[in-house]
Amino acid sequence: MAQKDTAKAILNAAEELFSERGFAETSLRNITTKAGVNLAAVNYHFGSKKALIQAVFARFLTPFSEGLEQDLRDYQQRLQGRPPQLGELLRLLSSASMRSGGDNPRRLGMFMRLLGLAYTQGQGHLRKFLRHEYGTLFREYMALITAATPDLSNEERFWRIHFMLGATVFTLSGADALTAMAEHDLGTSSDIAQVVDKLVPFLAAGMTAA
Amino acid sequence: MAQKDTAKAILNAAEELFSERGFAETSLRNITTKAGVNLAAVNYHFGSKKALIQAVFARFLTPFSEGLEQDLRDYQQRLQGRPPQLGELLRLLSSASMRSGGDNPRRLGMFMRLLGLAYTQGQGHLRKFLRHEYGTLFREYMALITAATPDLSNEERFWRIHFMLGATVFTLSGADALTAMAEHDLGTSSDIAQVVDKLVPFLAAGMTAA
DNA sequence: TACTGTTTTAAACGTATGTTTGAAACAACC
DNA sequence: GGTTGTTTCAAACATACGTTTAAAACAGTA
Repeated sequence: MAQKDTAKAILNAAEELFSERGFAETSLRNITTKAGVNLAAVNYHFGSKKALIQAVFARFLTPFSEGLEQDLRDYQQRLQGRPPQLGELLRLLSSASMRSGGDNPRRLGMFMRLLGLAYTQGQGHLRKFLRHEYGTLFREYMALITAATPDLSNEERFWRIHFMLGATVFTLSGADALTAMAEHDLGTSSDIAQVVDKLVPFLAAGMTAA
Repeated sequence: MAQKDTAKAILNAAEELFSERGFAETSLRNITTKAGVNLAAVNYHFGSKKALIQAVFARFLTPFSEGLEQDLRDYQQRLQGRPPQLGELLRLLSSASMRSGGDNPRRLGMFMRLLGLAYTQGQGHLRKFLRHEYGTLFREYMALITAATPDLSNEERFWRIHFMLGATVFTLSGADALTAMAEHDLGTSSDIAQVVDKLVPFLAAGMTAA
């Protein structure tokens, strides 16, 4: 019960509840009850609900982006000036994502759901926060994607990138529900890593379509 | 100002506001103010906020599903027992979607945003309502997709269908923001029909990847 | 032990929400 | 023109929310 335990408990509860119900539908009372702390603790430790939402994103995204940055540097070094391969870029992203879930494999799905919410739900403050905090890495990655798909026009590439993004966010954000459905309908059980393994060839094929 | 004008004005306002901000973030006061009607009119005409949400979906989905049902019947007749083609099935879906927007081309994007919200945001009542109301048509369409992709294992098909769904919902739901971004970054302007035209080959290629 | 700064607590604050009410306004029909 | 059923309206209701407050509990130090 050191100082940081309360904040961490709040972040854990908020992450889970936000990803289940969305931001507006999750009250601070829901969060603090689940975390087993006092209601006022959120405003004491984070300042406001908005700041808590941003903190939830930062806790996931900061290790992720640091890991990805390192991977991109290594990859570019390995390339020695050769053009990057689309499939390899996607696998880089995928492995960085899997790693930043920590020990909890459900974490990536939860986070993807949050990411989807950030874009569909209002939360203009969140989009600004994300762009400001992680925009540089995003642009670097996009430059590599561009180098890996020289045959595409800028317009075609722009749209296909968003098709990929959509397939990824949507599928991974519904991953636990979908794996449950797959298990029920098909009798096959799979974890999120296997889903990503199926996703990458799909994206690569779509991206390089005629 | 006949009897149905109030209900219609409420539906129009609700559809737009819900798709902009989400369900929980849109208050009945927002809706009635925008619609220029009295606050109590929502509960008088629809019974509750939940019922209003369902009515918004039904107004779009019912004509859409009736149109698609007809198209599927026609298509199967045209096939004369031959196996369906994936690309044609996707185009059927796309044209039924474009048609049910009525005269307003922004309508499809708005509705896709609502559909995304229905899955990401809580709204368990909505998912049940949708499954109960439109589940049969969904299963029929899936059977055709299966016939069009005989080489895929059930598991592979299951996941790729959701990859397609994700790319579609995500992209079309963000269509106006994305077209604005494309116009700003690339100088190219495009409407939602052109986006769908780019989407279909992407999906077909991903679906039939090795 | 007494003093300091930090953290937790219960209670309250002001505001906004979905819903209900009962009267007023309206339309249609005999 | 009076009557009936439907629709609108302003006002109020109860409830839930995010936030603030001031006191209590705690931890570390001298």
